[in-house]
Amino acid sequence: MTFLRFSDDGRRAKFLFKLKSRHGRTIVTAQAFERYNPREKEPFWQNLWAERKSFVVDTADPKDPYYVLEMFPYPSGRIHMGHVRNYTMGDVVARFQRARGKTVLHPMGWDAFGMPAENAAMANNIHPREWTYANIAAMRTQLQAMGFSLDWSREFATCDEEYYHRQQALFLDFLEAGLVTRKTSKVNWDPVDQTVLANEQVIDGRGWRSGALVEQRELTQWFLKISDYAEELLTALDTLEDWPEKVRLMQRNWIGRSEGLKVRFAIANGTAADARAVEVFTTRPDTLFGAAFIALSADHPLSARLAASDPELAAFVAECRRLGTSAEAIETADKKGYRTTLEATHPFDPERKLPVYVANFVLMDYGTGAIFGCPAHDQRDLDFARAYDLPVRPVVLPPETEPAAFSVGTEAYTGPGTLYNSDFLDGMSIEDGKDAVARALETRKVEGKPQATRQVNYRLRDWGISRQRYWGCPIPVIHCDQCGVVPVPRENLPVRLPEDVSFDTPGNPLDRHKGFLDVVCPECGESARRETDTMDTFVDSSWYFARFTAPHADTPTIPAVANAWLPVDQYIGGVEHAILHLLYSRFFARAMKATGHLDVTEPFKGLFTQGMVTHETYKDGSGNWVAPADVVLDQSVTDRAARHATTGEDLVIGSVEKMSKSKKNVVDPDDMISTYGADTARWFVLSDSPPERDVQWTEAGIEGAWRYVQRVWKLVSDARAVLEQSPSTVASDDPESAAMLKVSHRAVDQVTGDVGALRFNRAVAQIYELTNAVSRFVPLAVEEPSIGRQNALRTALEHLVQLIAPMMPHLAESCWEAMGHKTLICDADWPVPDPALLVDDTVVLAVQVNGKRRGEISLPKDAPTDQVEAAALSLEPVARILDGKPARKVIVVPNRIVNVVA
RNA sequence: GCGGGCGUGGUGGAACCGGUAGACACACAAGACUUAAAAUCUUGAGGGGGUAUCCCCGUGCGGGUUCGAGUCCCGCCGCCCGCACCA
Repeated sequence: MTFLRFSDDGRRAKFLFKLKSRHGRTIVTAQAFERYNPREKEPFWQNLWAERKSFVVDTADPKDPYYVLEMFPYPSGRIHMGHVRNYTMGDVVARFQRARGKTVLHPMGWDAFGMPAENAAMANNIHPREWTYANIAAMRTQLQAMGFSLDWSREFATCDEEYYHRQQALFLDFLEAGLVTRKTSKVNWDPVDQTVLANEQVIDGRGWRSGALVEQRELTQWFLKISDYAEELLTALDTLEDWPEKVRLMQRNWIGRSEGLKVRFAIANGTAADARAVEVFTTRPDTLFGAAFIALSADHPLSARLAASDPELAAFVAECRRLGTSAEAIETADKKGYRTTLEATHPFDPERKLPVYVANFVLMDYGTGAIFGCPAHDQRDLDFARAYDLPVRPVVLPPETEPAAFSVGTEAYTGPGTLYNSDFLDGMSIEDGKDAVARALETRKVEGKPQATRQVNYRLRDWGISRQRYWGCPIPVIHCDQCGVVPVPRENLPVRLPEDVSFDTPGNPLDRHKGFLDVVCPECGESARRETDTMDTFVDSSWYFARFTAPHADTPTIPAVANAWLPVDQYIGGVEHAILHLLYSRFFARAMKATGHLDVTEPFKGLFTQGMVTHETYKDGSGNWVAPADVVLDQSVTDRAARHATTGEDLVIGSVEKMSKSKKNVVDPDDMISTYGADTARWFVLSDSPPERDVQWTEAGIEGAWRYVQRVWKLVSDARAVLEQSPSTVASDDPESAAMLKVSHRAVDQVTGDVGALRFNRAVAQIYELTNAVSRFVPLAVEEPSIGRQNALRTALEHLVQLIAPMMPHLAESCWEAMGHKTLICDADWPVPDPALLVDDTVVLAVQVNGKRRGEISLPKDAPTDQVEAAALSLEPVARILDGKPARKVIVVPNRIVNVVA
């Protein structure tokens, strides 16, 4: 790309400009056209907005409140294109709602705890706090240069003591309210680094840094009881009408409500007391007669008991554990099982024995950690049965199929049908079969307990918030040998993170920090040990939106203020947060309501999920990620190759992925902003791509945006002479100005609708059309002025500048000022279109013959059908095709289309 | 593997509730202006054929419903996101 940098002394380039009339004459105007210089104007307006506190809001006095929020960033140190896109969209909404008379709350903060700071500490020997706050300072400067209408007086970082202090207070309230629990769960343990690994840090079963084989460990950890709210979180999704349907669907599936049956199978040859029965959960009890095996999770207590005396099984269990803890890794692994010596008895046929396997695809966290396999009607079970040569007995007959003609090959049948091969269930529907099995079994007993219980099961698990890391919010409890787990008394909050820590030894620095660890038990006064787990950073981001309403209160919220502003009217962020962050926040709102901090149940009324900014990835010979800035692309017709810009090394071009720091495929917007200015960058990211769709990053087009900025400025300059003379209100006095006004009002109408619905790319296209119309009109109004034309020009230009104002606020202020306004456009009211100018009196209808377009007719709006028909049939191409024969049918869609069926 | 989404010219995309496919922009080409370049302005363009206002094909692929399908249904293919310790 070419660089159009302004000279550093800030001198403006001056150009003579010329206007060409419609008649081909060239006029050189007396005025010199000054190019718009964002380097000078953008800081000027930003300073003025700051001085006037234009975007500072008094939350105590909410008049027509509107809360716009974009997902706050992790302070990586540099903003990237995803941020620019996200925050520009939010800013357009904020400025638009402000212009429409709302009191807009639009804050910004930092999701500042988390692993990267610790990784930086280890790599560069810098304290996480220092690293984080330096990053925040750098990113704040970058964001401020974008000219967002943010209320910076509300800024906070989640690692601010003031913030995590209140989070600890919330935790204690949740603890008291019974929303917190402790239980064991599995983690990925790196034996060399002596640390717990995140799933993304486990690569092919090895630790990313040490390369050591990852082990699984059971740790006692803190959990928030989100599963208590599973039903409520599910049903309330129906009330979230301003959320994308896909996000609601994803959450619905994630919560995963299923109605089924818990069935106890007697173990025929079980000897020990705990091995005489096994419970499975199934949503398909109707297929019980098709059961071929029982499979236990490797983590099932029974598996552990059997493994104790079976070294081969112990080895298999160990192998399963090496898969790590992520569901993805477990479910994509080859299906494997180990046949134990146990056999289960079929509930309806004591003679039938089902082999009991331990299988790597059964999850302990879901249901009972054991399943019965029905190969004919479940694909995974079928794959397993084929691999281990187990019988496949179909029990559901598809509709209108002869039993003899139906068999299951490599594909399980999961569709509807009638039960057969199933004894007393034969002939029943699937639904009736489920019920019949439940009724038959729930009164029987196996080993003293009912053989079956109907159960509603959720996939949603409790939320484990313990992290064995330094850079997070300390969990405010104390462990005492006498008193057990004791909450830190509120007057002792916050539990501060100690400053003097080092990362040169593996493990969590808090675990070896004497001053942090050693405490006196608040209950008995004996010496005790402080909890060293810190909270998951998802906790930090689950209530920040509430904190913004009273960012400096000494309680987590000021309920009256929070209730006046929440729920957030428009929340904007990436789809990648569709499930976890949004679900946790929904839970938090309920938990905060239960503990008196809020009185709303849903945190986000409107949700908009923007698409991700993606980019190709590049890797060098040793497998290291390489940033696009260091890549030179060689493009030939047939091939694309990449080289390292400095070393010249050949690089491998990888897949297109979401921009992320870990894969280095980020593009820094700084160059773009310093070259073209914030407005150009803002306009550019709003143009073209629909905001909800992913975009593959390219700089192609940025110059077009830049030219547009100059073009608008030039239009205003060209028109200035005319504007100075124009009176405020005079009706149009000729067809051209009437048409101009019509186009202008129509654009206002369309853009208002599009911006309100966050369809920014469509709004931009509308604005371009208005601009094109104004460009054609200016020479006319300048050369052959009339009062009507001058008025039309002023109206159209003011509309244009107001429509671009939320998107390019600096340019808009400059134009507004140039047009003679003494007030700021950011304080101006949004224009309202004149309804009389929005209707057409004639319409153009397309005429089709047999669905193929053959011409068009122009008629008065709402012309009667017979008149439309007559006009269509008399059209030359139509008459020609009909060739004298009568039309079989004529379909008229009023004001749109006529279809003649020949 | 499971769940969700997307696929339209050279490119980004538009097309409302099933009703003129390609608005708007980028890139490109030609022309005007200029000593020249930049900037600006004008014009052109989905593909194929025809010397004009004409015809055929065309929204990832294969079927279907309909007077009419980019849009709805069924089956594929490709890409992207999430999968609970990345944020």
